[in-house]
Amino acid sequence: MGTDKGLIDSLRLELRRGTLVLSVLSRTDEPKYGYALVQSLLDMGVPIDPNTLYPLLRRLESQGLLISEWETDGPKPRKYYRRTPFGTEIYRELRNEWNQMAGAMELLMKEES
Amino acid sequence: MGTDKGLIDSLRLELRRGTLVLSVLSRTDEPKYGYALVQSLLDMGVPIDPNTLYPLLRRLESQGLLISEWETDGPKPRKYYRRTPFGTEIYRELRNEWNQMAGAMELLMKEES
DNA sequence: TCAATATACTGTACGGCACACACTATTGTC
DNA sequence: GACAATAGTGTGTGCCGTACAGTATATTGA
Repeated sequence: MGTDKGLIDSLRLELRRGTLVLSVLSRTDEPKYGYALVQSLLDMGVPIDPNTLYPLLRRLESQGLLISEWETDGPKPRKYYRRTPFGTEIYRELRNEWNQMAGAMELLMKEES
Repeated sequence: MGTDKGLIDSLRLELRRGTLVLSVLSRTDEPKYGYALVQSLLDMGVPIDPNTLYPLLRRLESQGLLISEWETDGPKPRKYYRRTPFGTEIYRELRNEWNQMAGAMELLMKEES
């Protein structure tokens, strides 16, 4: 069915919402620059387009969860991002939320009605 | 911090997106009426307001994933929902998507960087 | 008997994020 | 020199969970 693919894509997109915040916060315990995050997340099974990541990084910084710092020593200037203490607090709470949700989903899909 | 709670609520809401579709599809292998779904999902750890569920049921029906049927025998008319074959197909694919995503999130949160 | 709550549902508007598009600039590779 | 990769900024849109407004009847408790 022609609409099959489109519907799955749309639903997959909805599932992704929120998880990217968790993904990024989990990777920024240590400072990392944008493009390295793209690679790092790809390696961990979370593909993300730079066009999606950079706006997300800026939003998380504006929300006080990340802090950034330019490094211009190398051949290319890079913006490094690191979790703030507030970001770590939020990350831990969000991880709890995710674990509860994932547990419930696990249960739901195990026993169909 | 005052914005803490609001931010968590907002992020939790984003995590929920998409998962409610999966939840409902997992519960409608057998016909169920709206309000019973509210109870059923609550029992499984997925609290959902009727104001959220009823619009979702109608949307899933309009997308061809569910089919409904009025039952007016009892003291109260009830609208029963059941997955269509297409809905079952989409449910299985979405479950795969979820499992992949959950696996990646598991990995991400296990080894912090 | 009446008020409040629960049950069961319809209709509709809004906020926010992942995505997508447009763009700049430099480095690295062939 | 052309093209892809690297590294980033700016901005608008679609869609879903939520919330608000509403109807109607059954059940419960005073």
